[in-house]
Amino acid sequence: MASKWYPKKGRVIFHVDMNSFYASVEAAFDPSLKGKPLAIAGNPEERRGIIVTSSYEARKYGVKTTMPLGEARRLCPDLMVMRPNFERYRTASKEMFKILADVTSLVQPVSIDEGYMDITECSDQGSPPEIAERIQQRIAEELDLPCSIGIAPNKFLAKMASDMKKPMGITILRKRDLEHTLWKLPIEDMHGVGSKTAEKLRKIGIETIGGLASHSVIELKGILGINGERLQNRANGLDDRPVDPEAVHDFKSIGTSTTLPHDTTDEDEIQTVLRRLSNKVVARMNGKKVLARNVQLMIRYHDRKTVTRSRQLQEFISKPDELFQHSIQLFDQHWNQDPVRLLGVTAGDLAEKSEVTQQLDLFNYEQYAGKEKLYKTIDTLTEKYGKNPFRTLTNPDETKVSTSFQKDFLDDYKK
DNA sequence: TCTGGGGTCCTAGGACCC
DNA sequence: TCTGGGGTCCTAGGACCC
Repeated sequence: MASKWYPKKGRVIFHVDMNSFYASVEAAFDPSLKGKPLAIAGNPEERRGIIVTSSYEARKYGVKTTMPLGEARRLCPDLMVMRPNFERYRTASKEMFKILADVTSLVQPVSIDEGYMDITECSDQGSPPEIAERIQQRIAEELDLPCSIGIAPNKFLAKMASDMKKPMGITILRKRDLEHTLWKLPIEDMHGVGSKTAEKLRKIGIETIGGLASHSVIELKGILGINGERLQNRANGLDDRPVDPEAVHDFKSIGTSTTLPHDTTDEDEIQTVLRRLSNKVVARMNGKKVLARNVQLMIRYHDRKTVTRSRQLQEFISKPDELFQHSIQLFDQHWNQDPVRLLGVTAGDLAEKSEVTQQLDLFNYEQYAGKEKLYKTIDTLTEKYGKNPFRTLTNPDETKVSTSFQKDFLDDYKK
């Protein structure tokens, strides 16, 4: 039966963006900071002295994120500087998302201080601007924090809209507004266009988002690959990505890195740092109840040249020493003896602890089912999961399989 | 004044299999 | 007798975002 055409009901998407979040949280915590030029920055003694966030008062002086602290102080001699207090920011973030969750369960956090909401089905709570205003007021009254909200038919436009009025703005961006708002903006203002892409676009004569919107898609794909087409669609106000509240749960890697107080070639020192980083990563893996099957080591040298080296493992790992051993091996294999500025350890290819680890070997399965039936069952499960969940099983050299799939296997086998 | 730390996604080449 | 094409996995690096 031919599918009938129905007019597709437009979505209503919010992008809620906290204004200079860390600095605002500090000012909410200590109101005497209000109205003062404030910056959150790392410790310059440890070579971490860059601006993480600054208040609007500080921005007036030209203080910007990632600027070295020394430069910020020159621009703004009265600048007040605080170390980041992440626990505090996480707490404030949770409270903020609770307020959003009171409106709808369709909330997708994208970072500690911003998130998308799909309020298409919330018309019983008022018009979109009314809902936005209530959210903004609640966050201001209950948490003493400012935010901007973008209202649009999709994520991209909502994101661009929330950027248009700060602080404490509410901006509606409709398709019919694009020509007079979005398209006038310089190309580097577009979300997803960084300095490299902007440079490439300017080289082919594209200066504004409107220029991107009407450019030859063939040429865009030629210089930017698939991203060229995607950026052009966004520039034309097209973006069908759903607001996915679950997305926050399927993270793909957990890592930590640190700039050393001084460049070093001291292997004992390096070993100590890798041990500490491994411990930290595993602690966070435990917090999220995941195991890892990939380890990546990052080395940044004195000249800031950065290399990453990774290895895929045969088995999932879950212990600090396992992660440390792989890290130190990667280091020994790939270190070029130059002084090291930064080290990083990342655990990847994560899987939930509950779904992994119990050992059961291939021959066991063969005894259950016989070879023919075994492989047939694998095919069935491959279809079911979209990929072969028994990947390791089909290689006779590797005998570890996940417990959840064991259960599926046995269930299927009984049929 | 020299440039942090947490991530995601994409690309591209080589190995390997069918 | 040298030689196709598709697919997946692995690795390294780049770009981008907050």
